[in-house]
Amino acid sequence: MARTDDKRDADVVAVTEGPAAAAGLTRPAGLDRERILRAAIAYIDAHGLAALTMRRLGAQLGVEAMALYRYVPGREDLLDGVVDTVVESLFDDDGRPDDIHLEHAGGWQDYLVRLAHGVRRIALAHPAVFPLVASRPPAAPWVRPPLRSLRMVESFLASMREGGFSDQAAVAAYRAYSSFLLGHLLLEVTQLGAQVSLLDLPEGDADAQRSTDLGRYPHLTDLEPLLARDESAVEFEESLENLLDRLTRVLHEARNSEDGAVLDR
Amino acid sequence: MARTDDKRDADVVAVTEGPAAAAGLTRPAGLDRERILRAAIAYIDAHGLAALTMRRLGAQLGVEAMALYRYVPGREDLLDGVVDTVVESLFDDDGRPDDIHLEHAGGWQDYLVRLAHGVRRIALAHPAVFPLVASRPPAAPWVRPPLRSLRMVESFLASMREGGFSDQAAVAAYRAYSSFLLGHLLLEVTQLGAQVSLLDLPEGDADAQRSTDLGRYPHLTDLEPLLARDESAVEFEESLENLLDRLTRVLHEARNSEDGAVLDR
DNA sequence: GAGCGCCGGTTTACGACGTAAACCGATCGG
DNA sequence: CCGATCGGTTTACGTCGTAAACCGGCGCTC
Repeated sequence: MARTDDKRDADVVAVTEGPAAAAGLTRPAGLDRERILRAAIAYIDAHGLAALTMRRLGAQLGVEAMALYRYVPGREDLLDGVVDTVVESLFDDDGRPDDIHLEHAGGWQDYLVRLAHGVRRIALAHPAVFPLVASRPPAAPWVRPPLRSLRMVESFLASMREGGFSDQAAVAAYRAYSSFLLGHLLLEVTQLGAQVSLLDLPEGDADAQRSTDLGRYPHLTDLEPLLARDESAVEFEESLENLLDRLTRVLHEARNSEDGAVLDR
Repeated sequence: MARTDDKRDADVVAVTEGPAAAAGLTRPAGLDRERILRAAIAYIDAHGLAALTMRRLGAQLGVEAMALYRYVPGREDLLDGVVDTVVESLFDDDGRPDDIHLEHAGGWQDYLVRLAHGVRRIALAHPAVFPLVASRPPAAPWVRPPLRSLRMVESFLASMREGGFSDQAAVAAYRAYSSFLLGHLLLEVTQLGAQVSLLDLPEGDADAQRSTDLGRYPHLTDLEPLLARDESAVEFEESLENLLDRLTRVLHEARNSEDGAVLDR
């Protein structure tokens, strides 16, 4: 790893030295899970996820690495926290014009558009974190495609059902929608400066969270059997077909009217 | 050539003597970039990318870790090699029914379908490797969305142009197609057992490969200015709109005829 | 043959990493 | 006053990627 750590981390400075409560930039002390998570997000945004180490994060907060373990079980769980924080910001930080938590105010189409823009916003705000959003939620790993925020899935399903979709159709819609949304953003974020890679499944232990509070998500538990089915093959074929139709249409349009405006820009 | 070494076999084995020697599974010796890459792929498929370490890979081949550095500059470059190998297998390993390298035999639609299936095949065959396929190619990092195999991009562009697409339309088609394809597969692969994460950008050094042999890709170099433009925002809106149309259509169809077959299954 | 250089592999070493465990100075309830 | 508890530090272990030194044997050239 000698080559990758050539970061320009000169600014981190070890204010840790001695009783240097010289009111430096790094906070004096007073750790806090909240503060740690925020610092982690900031650090990832700034230097990429691979650059985030317990030691460096500690330094960033003017503290020794091991101090973090008082508030966070380990690196993996810290990342969990980071993802949750970022994704939940969709619902929390209000004041945004295109905010979500109006829920299904203007019909499901409107909701879907707002949701898409909201998710895209956080994706672009935290590109380096976003890939983790498309990972299996510990509490309901059977959701396909995987989406970290169950709150979001629940909200989605509620909207669709209320909009008149049957159970089947609602789930199919979830598949198509999330597949498009996450897929697109995953890619957009990738080209924005970070390489995606992947860790192997932690698995084996995660029994604690398994059947916890998903009672708060009635629609989700309700539709579990449908959501758990693996329809990616069909979905794939359908989307592909749809895309080809779209392309063909564009080609012909461009051929007839020579201005060629619709898709090409 | 079949002979590994003309010396007494016992001696050769004894050289690598150690705990693993008696196992017999580990190859005796005779390193080779080819062999290393294959072993790496196999290992990643079996244990996930995070589990692949130089030491372990060495052990797998019955050799000390440092021996690998004779054939591979480092871990990062090894991964590069892995990706390339996997993705190039699309063109090489013939005999497949839906193989690509017939190129544009049956028109561009047919080509696109075959390509999609081919890529999906390798994605499912090496889920743990696939995310790296959607990373920036060292030689042409400006391609958007990023796709590792320039050969594939080139082939794609050729097909579209030959199919009557204008330059603009061809690039737009590339965007829509790769965005759909990679996005979808990225997600499908994710739910297949591995967490996606991301490494930070190596950048800074990769000057060597920069302007190498992309003379072999005329279409690609030709369309560089178009390919380099960041149209993700428009693309995003268009796809979203298209998706909503699709959903609305499905909803209405299901409402009229009560069988509800098209999208829900 | 005798020497020698290269080639392919091993050994050793260093500075990161995550984290278990022991440690210590405050602060505080009895 | 006195232990206990809290917040943070120190020390330590095993693993990582890899630079550098090392070394046995094959094929050259004299």
